[in-house]
Amino acid sequence: MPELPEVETVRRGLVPVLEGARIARADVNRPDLRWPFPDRMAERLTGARVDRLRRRSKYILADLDTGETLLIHLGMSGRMLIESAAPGVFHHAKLPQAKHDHVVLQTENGARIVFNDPRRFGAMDLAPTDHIDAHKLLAKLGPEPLGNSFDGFSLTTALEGKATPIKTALLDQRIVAGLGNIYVCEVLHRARISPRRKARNLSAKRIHSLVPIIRDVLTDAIEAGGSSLRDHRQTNGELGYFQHTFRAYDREGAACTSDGCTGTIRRIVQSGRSSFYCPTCQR
DNA sequence: AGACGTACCTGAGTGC
DNA sequence: TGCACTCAGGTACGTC
Repeated sequence: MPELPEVETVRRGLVPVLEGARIARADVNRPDLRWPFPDRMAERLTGARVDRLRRRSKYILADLDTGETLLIHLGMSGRMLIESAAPGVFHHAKLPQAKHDHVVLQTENGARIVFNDPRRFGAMDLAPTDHIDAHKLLAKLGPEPLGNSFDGFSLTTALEGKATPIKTALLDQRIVAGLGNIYVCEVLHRARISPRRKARNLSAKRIHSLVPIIRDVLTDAIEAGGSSLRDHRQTNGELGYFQHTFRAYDREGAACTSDGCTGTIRRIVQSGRSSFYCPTCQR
């Protein structure tokens, strides 16, 4: 489920306990998530210090002092939870979620960071920091929506001639990296653009208008700690609360809240994903 | 090259 | 209660 705001929320939660900390112990409880873990992952993590925690699109990147970067993707249901270690004090019964605790990192200063992912669409990999941008999973990503290289001109170029619906285009991580189903629905609603409209048929003016809306939606969502529908939790286990601000996503049958609009939110399916929109004000 | 469907996996919710 | 079914925030990959 995590899109850019949820991943950024997780990253910010991890920074205080992980950045600058040394990994004293790594428990890898299964051989794979979506793909096999890299060879000897636990050994390569043990003793490493995390110099910096970055985010690229929906990936968290932990630069290690070993010259490698730990790449983390949360997939649909991944969580990173921080527990304070209480070694030898009290070993209580496993919490229900513990069933899917696949990787556990313990820092020298006594924090436990648990990667839990029931659906196992998540991923972890280790690769040289120097060439991390060339990593297979990162190489084709488009611009960061909150970064400087993302603007109306670059988006116009990226959408040029595209026969695909704008909904599908904005989900394409090569066009802009980090949006997912929720935030594309929210962006298009705020922009009053129909998700069904072909990308190539949008005027330059409307494409330019998308840029600040994308930034606003993502920024608002990050401030709210992301959206918690089912799985997303912040690193302290708390819910995000941006879902209370949804104007379109998951609001089928509800009244449209756009100024002066009396329409009703509809749900359609595009490339196999639900799109929520108001046919009255989104054209 | 680009568009589309399929696959990966578990769990929550719904209707019978 | 139980069972069958649908749906879910992502994305790589095969096929056309």
